[in-house]
Amino acid sequence: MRIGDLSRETGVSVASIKYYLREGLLPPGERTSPNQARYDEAHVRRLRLIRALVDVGGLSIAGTRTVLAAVEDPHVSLHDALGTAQAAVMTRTEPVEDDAAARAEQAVAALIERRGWITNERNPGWRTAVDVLATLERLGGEKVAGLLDVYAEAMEAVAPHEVEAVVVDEDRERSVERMVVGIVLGGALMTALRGMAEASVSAHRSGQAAADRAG
Amino acid sequence: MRIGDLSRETGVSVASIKYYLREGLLPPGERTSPNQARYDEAHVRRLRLIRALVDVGGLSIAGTRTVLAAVEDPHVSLHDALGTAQAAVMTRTEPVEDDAAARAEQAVAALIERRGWITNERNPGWRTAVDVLATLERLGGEKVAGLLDVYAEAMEAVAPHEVEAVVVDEDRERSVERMVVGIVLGGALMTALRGMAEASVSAHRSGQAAADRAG
DNA sequence: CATAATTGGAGAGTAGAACTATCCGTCAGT
DNA sequence: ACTGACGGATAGTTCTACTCTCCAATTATG
Repeated sequence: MRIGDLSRETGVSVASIKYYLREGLLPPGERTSPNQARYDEAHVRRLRLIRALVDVGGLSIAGTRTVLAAVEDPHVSLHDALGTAQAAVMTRTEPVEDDAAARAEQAVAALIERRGWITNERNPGWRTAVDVLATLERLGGEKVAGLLDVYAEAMEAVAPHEVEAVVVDEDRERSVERMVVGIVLGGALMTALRGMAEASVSAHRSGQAAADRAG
Repeated sequence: MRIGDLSRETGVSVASIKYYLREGLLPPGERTSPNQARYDEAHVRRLRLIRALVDVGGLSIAGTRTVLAAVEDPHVSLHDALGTAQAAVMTRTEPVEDDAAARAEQAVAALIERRGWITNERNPGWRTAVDVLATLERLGGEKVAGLLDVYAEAMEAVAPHEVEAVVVDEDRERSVERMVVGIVLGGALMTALRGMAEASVSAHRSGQAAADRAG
């Protein structure tokens, strides 16, 4: 399989494939001569994975590279790769040090304590949660911050199933790959369903309001 | 309050404020003379809102503009603004027409039917959900697609509280603003908590595995 | 087997996003 | 009166994610 076939198979332009090769997202093909290379099914799968993470998951090329490096590195455990994938889907901001941030930090620590979660401030979610809560306080959106436990409970319900879905019966690389897909696309799916669920509730209420007005 | 004060108050550079004014994210100040303007607290709040949506929520400037236009337009209902905010947080892709897409479409329709949700294919979540499911099938990640109902249930648990949190006792613009913040930052918060919840479950399992090995 | 098309690799070029810098003619504070 | 913003407009910058162009070496084709 040469680069043109790879392109035809996946719908990704030859130029883009070359770009991904250069950027190290796609491993080089097996050289058949000093300036000729052959690609295989693994490259097709990898290319599809890249497109999924970038197009559907919204990851950057740099983020995708980091995640794929974790997929490939046999020294990276499933648990560590989980953190890498999570970090890739979260928006990073340089932290501010103020009262709101301090209170947010407290709130997150209290939540984790209350929930009995085994995690710490090195988890990418920790910093993000603190940032979001601090921002909410600065904006005066305490109402949403009050939903902290509602969100936590919902995520507690989801997490075991997600982790369960990544069975470790195949080889490590496949498992990590599956997990990465689960984290990134699962998040996108959840956001989509959240949108519909909220629209549904909102529609119910609008309908109710209309009924109230009519009645 | 002049532009320099606005900058000092919010920590946003004068150049960026001018940029936001140009891009229509920030309404122009009240002119006090042909080339002098005055800004007020509303501008400070708006600027903080912009930074929150962009930095913490990860919205683009274009997406932020669309959302803010909905906030400002008195003809846009709370329910419609909800859709606008949701659309802004979801990754858009040009849809592919294949078997996987057709099956995904079916799966989403069935889910909505099963759940009794009041929503339709015009909801931004619909297309996103179909895209994600189709992508998952193409990647062979059926396991995650099997979590569809788990995700749906979790979002059903969250949605009423989120909608509830946006009380409509204040003026419309404030309500819409609150809702936008809720959708965008609430989503970021949920992702962060999901990360910690999963890490916790994964740590439990690693611990269990270690215990198994030891015992 | 001559020749046309492809390939791999490197480098430069491009488009869009989000600023940032520079001017310049006012205008406000001292 | 003069120094330092201010507003407005235009141009320039940086970063990202490609895309284009070359070119010598292969590979496919009539």
